[in-house]
Amino acid sequence: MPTIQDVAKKAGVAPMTVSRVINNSGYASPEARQRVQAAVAELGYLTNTLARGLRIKRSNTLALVLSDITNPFFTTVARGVEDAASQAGYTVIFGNTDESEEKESRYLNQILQKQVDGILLVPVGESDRMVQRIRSFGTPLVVLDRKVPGELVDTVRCDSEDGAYQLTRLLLELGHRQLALLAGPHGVSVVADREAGFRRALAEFGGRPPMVYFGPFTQETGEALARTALAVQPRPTALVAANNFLAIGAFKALHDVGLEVPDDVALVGFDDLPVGLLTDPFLTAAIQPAYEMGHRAAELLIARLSEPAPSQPREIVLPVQIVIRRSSGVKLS
Amino acid sequence: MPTIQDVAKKAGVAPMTVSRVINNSGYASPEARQRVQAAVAELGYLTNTLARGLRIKRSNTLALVLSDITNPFFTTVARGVEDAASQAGYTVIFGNTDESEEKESRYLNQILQKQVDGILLVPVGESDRMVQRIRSFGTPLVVLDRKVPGELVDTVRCDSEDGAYQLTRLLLELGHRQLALLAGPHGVSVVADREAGFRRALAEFGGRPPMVYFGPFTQETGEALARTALAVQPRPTALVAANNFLAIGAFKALHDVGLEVPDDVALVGFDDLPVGLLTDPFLTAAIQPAYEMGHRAAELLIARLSEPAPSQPREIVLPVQIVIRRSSGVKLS
DNA sequence: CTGTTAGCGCGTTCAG
DNA sequence: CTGAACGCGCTAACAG
Repeated sequence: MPTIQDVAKKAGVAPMTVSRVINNSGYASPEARQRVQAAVAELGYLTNTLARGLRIKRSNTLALVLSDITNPFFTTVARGVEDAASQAGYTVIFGNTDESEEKESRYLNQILQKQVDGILLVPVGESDRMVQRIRSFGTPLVVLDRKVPGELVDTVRCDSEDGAYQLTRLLLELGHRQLALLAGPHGVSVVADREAGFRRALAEFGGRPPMVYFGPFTQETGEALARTALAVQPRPTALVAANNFLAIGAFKALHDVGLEVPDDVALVGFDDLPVGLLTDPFLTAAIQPAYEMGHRAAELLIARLSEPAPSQPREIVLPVQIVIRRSSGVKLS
Repeated sequence: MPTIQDVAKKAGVAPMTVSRVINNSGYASPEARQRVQAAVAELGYLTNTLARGLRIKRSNTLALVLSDITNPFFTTVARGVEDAASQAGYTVIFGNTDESEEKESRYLNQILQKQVDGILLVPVGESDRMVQRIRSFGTPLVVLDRKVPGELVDTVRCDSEDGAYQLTRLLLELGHRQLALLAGPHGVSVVADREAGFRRALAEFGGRPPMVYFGPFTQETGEALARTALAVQPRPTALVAANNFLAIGAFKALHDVGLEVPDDVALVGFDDLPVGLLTDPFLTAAIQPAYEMGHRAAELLIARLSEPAPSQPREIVLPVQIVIRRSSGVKLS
């Protein structure tokens, strides 16, 4: 691989001149420019960004740490991040935590060592340890999707509370009074928010004490929790799933038990499959703008990078969109 | 951010000793070790991998360039890559080409500049220009999912020809004689392979000249191609879609035209939705082992990195699995 | 407009 | 077993 020195030699100028031409910084006579560009082309020279990064202390790299890229929601977030980053000349490295604090911590160390310019993080736990660590290292951070307790930090997330509220309200307005929430894992802020929205709607309508079930965001859990919920007497007439996997598990459980959706039990959920992969959209859901979330977060992070002094942390809360489909039992025209 | 010098000063040793302790290279007296480790912990020191990379000429970074991470197939591939990479201590940067040669080329340049240790590429076009360029730069490369014409290069892909052959054969054995293939875009090797498998099965059974339609791997295209195919007389009794998006588009078209699957027209396809996101698996399909593909490819690449001399290129062809479900019209017990 | 000097943080080399 | 000198490839700061 040719270096800047090789180019300089071939062009008969100093390395510094080559640098100036390449980066369009400072002056260079048209003819020097010519010769440098010719030499660059001839040698197929590419600047070594490791060396440059060491010197200028910027790697033009962002890191994206999320729980599992395989979850369509996060896939779409990742795509949004990548688009925004690449447009601004940044490259992104990604890692999956699988909701494990240990993996999260390993990744973050690796990433800090790589001198990334900024980090996009979907934090695992309730603690702000990692956020503190990143901050002490001085690397700009945007928290994605979740809230971090007691920390003032840039955050981009969706309005989970409102989503759950609207879904629940929809069911209540349809006449349901016995509802159950399949909430997700303890210790994740979106779960707490969705529970809060659920309870708020219920409180407004008075009615029975709410039933709430917790467990990991998996299909198996959805199935198990739904079975548990359906065993209660009087049986719930509607289920709210706080996540797409939980919703699908719940649907399976209902199907297996011989209950029809929505005639016997109504079902609503969060998120969805990627557009275009559904032959027959069925689930009434609060759809989060995943792509926009990733895109906005990356934009915010990139904006931070060129701020001289760190300014006030921002919290961007994106609205969710309630999409009404058959599973809720609403009459569709 | 503390440097190795800060640690050295605090520990009362030379930077070199710190380096030796950190990297477990060379000797260091137990007590020096102690002091260094204490200083490292106290300062929260992390080694600057840019500087190290510049020196040792390795970045411990892999690049993954694919068409669109949003496609569940590639999402899963990416997860396989990431798992293998992270286990071996590598970090991965990714980029989407959207099947555009220009984006592909931009990314690859960016990536080469970053001095990645190796590249995993789902190549866009039929040309081997990019492969040549990467090779001339000396960065190890593994081609994923597709073949590159006339190039000897490490490749990990699935047996598309066989998958299409088996799907087609299944339909023929069910008695179908009027088949159409929704093939995908020209210039992608998997499309050519699937067409070849389709034709091979047809040739074995004699029968009508095959109908083959081309277009991008999108749902809209699937819909349009299916409509075109269904307009032909005599009307095809079975459709083979070379991709999940095409299959879904075809299904929509059939539905809209009022044809039942599989009673009026049978439908088979490639790939699927992620496991766990299907409430009601329906499509008979040739499932590619996406995760394994990514994992194996990354492993192969990593193995190459520690080979002293580049050895014979390998081509790993993974078998596809035919999953028979209702859409084919096979009697299921 | 251009070249020289110096140093980013680290690891290799070679003396102690 | 440990340290000093040097250089990886690049650019900021300063001459000229």
